[in-house]
Amino acid sequence: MSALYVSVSLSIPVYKEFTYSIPSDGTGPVFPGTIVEVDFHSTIHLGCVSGYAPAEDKSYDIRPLRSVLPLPPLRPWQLQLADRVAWETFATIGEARDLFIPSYRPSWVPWDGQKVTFLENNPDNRCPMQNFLREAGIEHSEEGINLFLFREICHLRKKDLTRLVQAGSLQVNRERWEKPAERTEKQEAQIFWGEIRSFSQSIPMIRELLEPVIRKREKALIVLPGISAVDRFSDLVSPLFPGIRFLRYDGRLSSKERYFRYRLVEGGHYDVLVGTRLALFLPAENVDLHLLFDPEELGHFSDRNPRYDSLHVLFSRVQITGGRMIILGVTPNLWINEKIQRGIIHELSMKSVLPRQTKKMEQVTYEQKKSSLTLVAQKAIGDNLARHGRTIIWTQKTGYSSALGCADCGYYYTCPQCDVALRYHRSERILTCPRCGMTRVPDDTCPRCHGAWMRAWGEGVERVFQSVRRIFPGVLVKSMEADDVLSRENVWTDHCMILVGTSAVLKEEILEKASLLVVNSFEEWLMIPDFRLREHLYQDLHTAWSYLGEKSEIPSRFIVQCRESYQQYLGDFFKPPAAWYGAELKKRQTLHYPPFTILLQLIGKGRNSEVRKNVLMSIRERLTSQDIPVEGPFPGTGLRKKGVFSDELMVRFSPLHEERVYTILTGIIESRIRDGVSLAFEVQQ
DNA sequence: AGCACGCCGACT
DNA sequence: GTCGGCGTGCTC
Repeated sequence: MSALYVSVSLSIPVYKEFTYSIPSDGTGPVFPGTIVEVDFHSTIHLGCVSGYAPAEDKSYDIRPLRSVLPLPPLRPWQLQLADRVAWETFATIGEARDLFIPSYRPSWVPWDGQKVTFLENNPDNRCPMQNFLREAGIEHSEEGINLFLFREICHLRKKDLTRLVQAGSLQVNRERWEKPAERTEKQEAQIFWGEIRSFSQSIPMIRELLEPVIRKREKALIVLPGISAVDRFSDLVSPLFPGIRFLRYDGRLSSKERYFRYRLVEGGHYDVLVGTRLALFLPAENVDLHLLFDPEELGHFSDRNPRYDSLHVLFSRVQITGGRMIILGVTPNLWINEKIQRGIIHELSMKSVLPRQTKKMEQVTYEQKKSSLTLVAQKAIGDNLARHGRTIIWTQKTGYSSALGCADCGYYYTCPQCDVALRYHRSERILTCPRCGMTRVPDDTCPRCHGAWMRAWGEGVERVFQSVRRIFPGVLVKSMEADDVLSRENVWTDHCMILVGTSAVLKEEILEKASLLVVNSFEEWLMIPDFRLREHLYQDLHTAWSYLGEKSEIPSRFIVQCRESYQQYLGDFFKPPAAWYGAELKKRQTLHYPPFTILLQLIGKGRNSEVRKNVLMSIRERLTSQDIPVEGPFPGTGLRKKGVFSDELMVRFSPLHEERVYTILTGIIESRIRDGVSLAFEVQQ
């Protein structure tokens, strides 16, 4: 029965597992999911056991496991979920499993891995500790509680513990993990979409959702897009449920505190788990309600290693574990809508759902733009100012204008690497490439015809900002470009009345206090060559529409400035989600775009372009021979290029073939670093 | 990813 | 003479 060898996954960018032997001196039971410490290339790594391995391959010396850690082993649902995360993100299995493994300090080992139970005979010593436990919301049970947890809660020192054990008040036993039994019955997953208008207004809805869960003494997991949302949630929701154990989990916790809460979750000592995307990987079993807020927020997307996002992970998770999942947001995205249309996601019906809004969109069209703001918009801003209302002007581009060109010959600056027009920033008098970030100083005269007059084309935030200041002298106008966390909270302080900005201004905190939104040049959005653009624009418009004026006394207005010839497209964007997405999905289907096809960009980075192309071409050849269609590489087409030292392939496949493509592709590349070329994946689904 | 091994330039 | 730069390759 006792196998000698196990294969272990490690969190390294190599698509392979490594074989280790089980030491003969009995380390404790080892089975799939067990967390082990291994020697690897002269360093120590944490790994996760995948299973027993045959030992016939002796082409290298197999090293023994260094130790079996006293961590709870990953459960089958976690291993399964890790696989799906890996398939979706093209990370290695080890990297995906690493999300579930807490960072662990060897100094915890002497305390960990043991269980404490009270003995009957010495009641005196029990009282203070039982008070501590009661305060922490832990009931004493027959099985005992983890010693690491116990020590942290009761502030025990080693000396005190030995004394208590010797006095016979406590009993300490080894924590034993058993190989989990195969699950037979599978619980059904139910997934819902619910529309909210703003976070603070969704509180009655959250209350209605949580109440029955808490009454049934079931557990809830709430995933929010960032730490500020976690704090807001805690402030507003936990007072509604006194006596209920809310457990916060996010990146601000120290590693010890994280492990402490990991153990609390593992022992089931909580009612409502509230956290950022990191909380998705905690060992929370038997969760009845999974709640996810604002799926489009950036905080849900991981920017490194397994580049997962909360929505997909939670979706996969409930399909494995079962339970209810509720997605709450302002506007459903295309992915959610497609699932609604297929009946996989249902629309939430509740008592506390808010009635649809009655805001109206006003169109202003023009043939040729003479000024940034049309007369209608100018008048609206003036009226709004008169009523002490705040105005937001939403512009598509950063910088002063989209391009700097010659009025005589029409020459304009482009990026030599990326083939796109450089953006002109007038205050700094520099040109930047919006794609690769390259900067240069413009010439005094046109480089082609030496004409003296350069003209700025299109409108960026900076240009709109200046013309607004000219039109409304004496009014404080601010501009905002990137996601500036500092200014986000206090944008409206110091009597600022007009804000000009890119999509960075479309935040709940900013929009709710304004009463007029002017969308600058609607047609400029339609020029961007990105298949997801229409979806993003639709979402941005509706999110803005929803937040606008929610905390303003004055009735709000929403004005879209649009060139007359593009007006026909405008109306579509103000249709309700079901109608708009229906048409958009048809388009996507005929063009073989997500969600009907998964698009995988395989990006090769390396200094040597010869080697880089060879690596990509050989991958392409081998994929094609397995009937997986590949496009590219794109050496010259500036549009797809990411930088000077990279090329890429585009792979398209059906969502049904996710696992197959993962297996084949990772089998081909083996490691994400080959011959000095590093490979990266970007998945759009 | 780390880390070793290895091959070239600037120093006690 | 050596120390250390990082380019290349491998990890059970």
